[in-house]
Amino acid sequence: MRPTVHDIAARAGVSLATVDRVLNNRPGVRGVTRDKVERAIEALGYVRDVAAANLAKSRIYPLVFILPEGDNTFMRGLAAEVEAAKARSAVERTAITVFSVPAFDPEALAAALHKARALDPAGVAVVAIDAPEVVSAVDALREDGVAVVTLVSDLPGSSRDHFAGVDNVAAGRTAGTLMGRFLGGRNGPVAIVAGSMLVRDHRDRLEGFGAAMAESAPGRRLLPVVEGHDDPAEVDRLVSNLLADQPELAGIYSLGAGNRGLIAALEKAGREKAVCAIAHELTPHSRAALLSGTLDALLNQDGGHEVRSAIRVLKARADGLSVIGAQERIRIEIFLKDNLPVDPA
Amino acid sequence: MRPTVHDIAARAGVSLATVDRVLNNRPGVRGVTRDKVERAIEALGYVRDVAAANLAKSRIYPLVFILPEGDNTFMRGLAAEVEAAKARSAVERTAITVFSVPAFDPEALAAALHKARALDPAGVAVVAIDAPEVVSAVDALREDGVAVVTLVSDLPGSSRDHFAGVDNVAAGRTAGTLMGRFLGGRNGPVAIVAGSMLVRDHRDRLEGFGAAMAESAPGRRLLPVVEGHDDPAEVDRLVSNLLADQPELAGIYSLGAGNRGLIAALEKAGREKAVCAIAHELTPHSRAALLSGTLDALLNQDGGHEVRSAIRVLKARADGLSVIGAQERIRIEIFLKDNLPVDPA
DNA sequence: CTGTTAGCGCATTCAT
DNA sequence: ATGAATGCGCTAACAG
Repeated sequence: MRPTVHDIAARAGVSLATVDRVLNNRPGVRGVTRDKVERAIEALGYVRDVAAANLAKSRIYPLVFILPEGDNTFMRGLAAEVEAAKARSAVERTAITVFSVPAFDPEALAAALHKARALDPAGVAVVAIDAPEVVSAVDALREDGVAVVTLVSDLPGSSRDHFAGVDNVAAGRTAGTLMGRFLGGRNGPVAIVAGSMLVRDHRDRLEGFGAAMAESAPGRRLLPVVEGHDDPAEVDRLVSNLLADQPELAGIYSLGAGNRGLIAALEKAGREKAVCAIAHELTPHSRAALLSGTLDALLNQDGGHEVRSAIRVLKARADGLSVIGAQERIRIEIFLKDNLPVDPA
Repeated sequence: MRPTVHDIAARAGVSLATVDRVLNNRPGVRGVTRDKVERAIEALGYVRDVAAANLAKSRIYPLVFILPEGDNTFMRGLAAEVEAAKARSAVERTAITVFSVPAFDPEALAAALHKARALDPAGVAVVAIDAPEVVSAVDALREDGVAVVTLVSDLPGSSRDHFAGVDNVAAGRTAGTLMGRFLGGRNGPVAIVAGSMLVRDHRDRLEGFGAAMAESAPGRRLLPVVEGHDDPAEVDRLVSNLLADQPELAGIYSLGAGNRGLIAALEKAGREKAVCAIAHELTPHSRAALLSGTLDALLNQDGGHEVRSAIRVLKARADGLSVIGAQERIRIEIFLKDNLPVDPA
């Protein structure tokens, strides 16, 4: 049987309350007494039963999620995952509030972070935008003792506790290597479509892609990056122009969202086989395009995993605990038509 | 505040004990009483607090893991993950026993399953071998009310509750598509090295690989499968012979373990760049070979995830509960040198 | 058949 | 500075 607070109390010759004070290092215990208790804890190899502790505390974790608006399918999926987590609130002892903010708008995001702060939550998860006002809003939360996790897009300059997302430089590099090897005999340049250079994850992917292409397909010409703001219609327009201007186009890397526009443009032009296309995020559209062959490969981050991980980390940090590292590492997934997960994502 | 058993008792006008009987559908409650209670549960939208229930029960879950012996790195990693889970036993309320059995030995495995049965555990996780005596040993456990999860290699003919592993036909197919696209201008045949056709996962991978190669590289010659029994030395020997016999060899797919042998043979022959090599399972050796370019791609299943998933499912089944489906689906991971996880696997 | 009571391991008043 | 008592939500003896 594993030791309990009673065992410690008995061994140290003190009461439960004193043991509790030491365990949660609360004030009001003499040094000698504290020592006695700590020795008992050590000797018995005590580990606190978190479930029982939470039960006694009737602990609930008020959490705030801040997500971008817009009809970007990945972000909508992420929002759905947060709703799913909300549905599990009772059993997970969480109370989740969601704030939606305009995409790519640093001021709005900073304002939302301050609004979150007013709620005095245990933790905040936020899809970050790399801007000074956002950094200071995050730092303000941290100074209030609120745990902060960045989601999908990181904020390296800030004091956030954790980033629940993928290494986007590595993701871009992966796309670059795949592109280089898949191009095969095709000649012609490769195009890059981004969402916005304002978010860290897109900048990182671009950097990685360029580096890997230089290695796996040296001398291959890369066209200047175009920004589609993760908007399907805008991406459609941009890619259609690209296809018209570049009859020799060999490949296209879409490192942001707006896959529907990319796919539509390729298929309208009848160039879906001729152009090697690599994109990000598994959605019903991108899945179908992968199966039909319009897309050649898809990189993905599991939004559900990211949300669940963010919650685990937030709860743990709120309690001052550590977490299983390996379980919180978000993988860069590569999907071909053959290894798609069974469920629609 | 969410409703508790007290609320139900009050609303239904019965005692706590009766509520408990209904909740855990234990006998000894009149139909009308049961109805009253059930209506109250429904009306209040009650959901049981599992943590509190486990606390009250002082529930622990005696679990048995049955793993193959041998110095197969993947299996050793799996064993390490089980040890890690054992270290978390206190907080996860599990009591894990591990049985090691000779690899590829159906009788030994069946015997171990019967030995496990004698321990009357709540659940058993087993790396299965596809043989009749194993099927009936598993079925016997299930009839005793013991939850059974197959790990890594499935046992489709049995009554196991769940398979914690990947779709190996799809894994083989993924390897086939990758091989077809990576071969590029190379001519010559492609070789296949298996562990043993006795285990289901190897048979499945072979099937998938053949199918995908026929699509992505039609007409490409496949050499007859050789079996290396997941033994590095034997694989080294087999592959060295293969390389000597086939000076034009374009690719090699290793669908079992024994990567060290594969890598050594390729490098000894100086053919590591000329031959496109795809293998399974991320280990320190395969990771290094991927980074050096000896291996071109690696398929992986996350052993840690599989073990943790098996435990979650076993506990849930032991309690007659369901699980979050998406969280228990094991992905077929594709690794290139660029998207390797940071930690050594 | 149904109800009472006493914990599970811990946190938290309120006394002393 | 320390201790006794009570309760978190649930289960399990034991009574009726």
